[in-house]
Amino acid sequence: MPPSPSADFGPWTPWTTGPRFTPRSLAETLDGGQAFRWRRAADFFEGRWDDRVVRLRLLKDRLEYAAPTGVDPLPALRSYLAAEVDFAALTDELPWRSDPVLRCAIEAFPGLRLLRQPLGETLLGFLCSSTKQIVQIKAICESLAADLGPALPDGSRALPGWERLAEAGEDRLRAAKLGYRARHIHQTARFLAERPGWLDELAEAETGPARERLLQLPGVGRKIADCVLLFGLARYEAFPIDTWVLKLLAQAYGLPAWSPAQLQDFARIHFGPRAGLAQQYLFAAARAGIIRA
DNA sequence: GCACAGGTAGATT
DNA sequence: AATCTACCTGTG
Repeated sequence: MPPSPSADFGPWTPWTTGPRFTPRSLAETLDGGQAFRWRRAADFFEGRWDDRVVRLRLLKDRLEYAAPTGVDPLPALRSYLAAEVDFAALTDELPWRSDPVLRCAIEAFPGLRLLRQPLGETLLGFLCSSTKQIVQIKAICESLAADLGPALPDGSRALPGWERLAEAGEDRLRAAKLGYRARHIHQTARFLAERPGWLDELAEAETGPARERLLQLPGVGRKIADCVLLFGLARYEAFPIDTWVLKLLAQAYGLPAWSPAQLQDFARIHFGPRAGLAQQYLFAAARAGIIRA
């Protein structure tokens, strides 16, 4: 966890037109595994992305935000929370009427959203994620920021950019608790450092080609590619299949022994063009033990 | 001590 | 194309 340095934060500001959450769906959205740099304080969440430090809390089911003095975080916050996207409407387009498992998951997390995070940070976070628990991934991100990241207004540090990661040797990355992931990140950092604009071009590509390009990166397979597409590029058709979703599809949906490729087809056909949103509800419900997986 | 964790890549069958 | 296996390390 980041030490919460002595920062002067501005006053809490109500965001009256902001997204609606329940305590549970806010926690799940910010700290449920889409992003890895939120921490829970007594009665608020504190998160970091790009050069931002933002606090969020729920007061009578309305969102309030605060930021270091003199900073207006609202434009960045709107983008990060994809505030213009009507997730309730997208959720209603999912096949919950005919799918009791999905319906149960949706009812458990009303207000759940898909974040729109900076692309590079999303890639970095999920390159750290393989066979790690969320708390561990968060610890790795903190370690990377502490060792290599630029300072933020409150005295904490941002995640390092790819140029900085490319400069740092693989051994230095291993020191950040990365284990074998250090090699992947080192190689990906060098790949990206040699190709300025590569990530920007990726953002312009259609989802299929964008996925193919992500798969070129060392350490990026189908699951991580889909996480980057879903949480970094708002490609809601992307359906990451991790161990939770794999078990859930096998058990709750009665699809044991289906291959990942077959399950991808099932998800696309059954859940449709917003399959990634369904995945997030199901992932949340499975982890919470609401759906047996 | 040992299995397991939001996987991927390379080898083997 | 489906099935192993190594890869690091913290956690229970």
